[in-house]
Amino acid sequence: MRLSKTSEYALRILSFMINSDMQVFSARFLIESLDVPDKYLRRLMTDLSKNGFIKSMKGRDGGYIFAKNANNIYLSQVIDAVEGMDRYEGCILGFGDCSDDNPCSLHENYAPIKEQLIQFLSQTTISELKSNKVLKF
Amino acid sequence: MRLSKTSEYALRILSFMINSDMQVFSARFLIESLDVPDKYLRRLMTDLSKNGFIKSMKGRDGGYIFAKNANNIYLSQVIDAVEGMDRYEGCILGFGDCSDDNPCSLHENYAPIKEQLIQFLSQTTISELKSNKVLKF
DNA sequence: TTAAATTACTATACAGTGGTGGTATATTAA
DNA sequence: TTAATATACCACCACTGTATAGTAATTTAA
Repeated sequence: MRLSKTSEYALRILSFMINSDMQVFSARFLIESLDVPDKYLRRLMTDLSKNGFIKSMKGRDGGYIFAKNANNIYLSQVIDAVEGMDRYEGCILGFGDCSDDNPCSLHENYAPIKEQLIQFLSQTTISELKSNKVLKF
Repeated sequence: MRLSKTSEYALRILSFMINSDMQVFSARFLIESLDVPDKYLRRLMTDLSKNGFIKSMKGRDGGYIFAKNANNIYLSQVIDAVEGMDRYEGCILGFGDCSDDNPCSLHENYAPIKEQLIQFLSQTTISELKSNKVLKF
């Protein structure tokens, strides 16, 4: 399963930031490091700061910095802010009222997998993405 | 996680067919039973028959019928035919070369969940969707 | 004070998915 | 044979996500 491009970018950026020793990250630096389109990244960063994940500092030597501790930012919160979590929480066949009591034909088999996905996204924080194993951003 | 609308429709249609006692299903009947847009369903059915899942019969009293035994049609095959499986098999952050040896920052945690999803889609057949529990199509 | 470096905003373009309309073609009951 | 009923095909439209361009506004080193 893939996230939207925007969610991908958002998580890659935050994951890159938490895995670096730097404090302040300019848009230019992030763009060059992460291969995210210039204007698209800038707009996304504005969005992420409006949602309280990062702070922006204008002017010379400005840039972006975490607005709160990264161990308090959950993946699901980031995804929810930029594309919404509905797509991942809902019925795999798109029924609005699918449930254990009113199941679609895939519900019984898919429900436990979805449960794990939701757990993963809603219990993992950005700071948990700090790792010496990670090679890709 | 949600499938594309087209995959949703395809699986709902095939699931509906396997759960019915009828043999031949006219487009009109499927449209009314499943609330899928008229022309969209017709185009999709043409696509499904080109991919060998169903056969179409023109003319008065025509309609659609399974082209092969439904226990030989896997969910992943249907999804692959109408939208491609790439989105579900690939890296959650969209990296083309993400792997155990070259992981993205979510790989370690997400890999086992993805594995279950792939297993589910590639090992479940349409005939396994036949159930007396299912209430929704 | 000024110039440089930075983020913020607005408008637009493009592509893919989902959806619609009209017409052509095939089959069969009568 | 003909009218009715069905699928097949082609062109088009709308919406959303992704991406780009240009300009405005802010801050600070010098």
